Amino acid sequence: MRADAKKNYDRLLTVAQEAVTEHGADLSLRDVARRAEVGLGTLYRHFPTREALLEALLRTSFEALEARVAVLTASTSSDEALVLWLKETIAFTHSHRGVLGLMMSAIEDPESALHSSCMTIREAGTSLLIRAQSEGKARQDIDGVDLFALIGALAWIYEQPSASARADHLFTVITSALLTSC
Amino acid sequence: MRADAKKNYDRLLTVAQEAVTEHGADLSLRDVARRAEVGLGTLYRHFPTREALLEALLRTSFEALEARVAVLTASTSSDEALVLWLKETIAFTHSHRGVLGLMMSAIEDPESALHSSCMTIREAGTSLLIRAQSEGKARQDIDGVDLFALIGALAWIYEQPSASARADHLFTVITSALLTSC
DNA sequence: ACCTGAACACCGTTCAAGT
DNA sequence: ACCTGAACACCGTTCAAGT
Repeated sequence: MRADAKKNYDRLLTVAQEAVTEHGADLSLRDVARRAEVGLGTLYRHFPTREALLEALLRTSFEALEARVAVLTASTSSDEALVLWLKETIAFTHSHRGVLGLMMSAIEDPESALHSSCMTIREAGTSLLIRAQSEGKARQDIDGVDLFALIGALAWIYEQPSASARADHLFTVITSALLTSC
Repeated sequence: MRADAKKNYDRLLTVAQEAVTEHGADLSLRDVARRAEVGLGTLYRHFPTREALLEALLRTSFEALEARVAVLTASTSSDEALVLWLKETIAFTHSHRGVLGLMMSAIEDPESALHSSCMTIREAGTSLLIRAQSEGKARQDIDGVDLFALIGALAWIYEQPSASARADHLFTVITSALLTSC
């Protein structure tokens, strides 16, 4: 990448980060270009779709969540690892409003720039789930697809201001439903 | 209301119904006016906000769900009544994509045209929940606010095409977490 | 190679002017 | 009383023209 292109690219990501924090996944792309003092076409050249921009922005977070799987697996009991990882994953989505709706569609669409990141996250969750199931700590009738949808549902709850006081409680209710407590 | 105004009002509602079916809660108001062959100002005169339009559109559904409480209470066991009502409520939201996000904000905003409808629905759920709790059929650490948020979360899941195959299953997982089965 | 911004096709919302 | 549509301030996306 040419030096000036690289500068624009970095600038766009920096500004986009701020914009996502403020407005979530439906940030205005026009506004990003404006705030980065870059032509609109430049933004589209570097990030042909909204998903591509978000992917560049979130990749490191996704990788971090994936890396947590190995750490948690090595250090923590299977049920606790699953719950901790869910908590961390949802905490991440909480600071990126609306991203989970996009991820939920992206996972069905191999063309989406977010597709592989979504698969990564879903598989990360799946491996923690299977481990817990193999020890009889999680219910058997749940799979990775279910888990991914439940993450989305919980993230949705955390996004609602009117539910924020109860969100942690609902997290407990739902995750404990995944674990075999009886 | 003058006869011509009434005609426009009805026309707008009819067209809006179609548009909501197609596009959910973020239907284009401009498009509604266009398809109703009515000036944009006329739409805004009758429905000053998007919420006002949806309220007019959904009022009868809300009332029907409220009325179901009495029927279910009289005819069905407390736990079954709760689950049935949840299923019906979520089935309703399923055909009105995104409405629950609006309802979730409206319940915090007394100025919203949807506010009282949301309260009605939340209270309907609450009364079924309390009945089940009083018979020891539902867990005690859940309240109407939790229930409303869970309805939203489940509705969200049903809205995601990638989860549709598992949505009924997840409904069972979550609702059974509300019931005291142990 | 890369950047720019006008152009196009959309929005929501308001309000002066009309009947 | 009620209706209309232009006007304003926004979008996303594309692409001809420039360096």
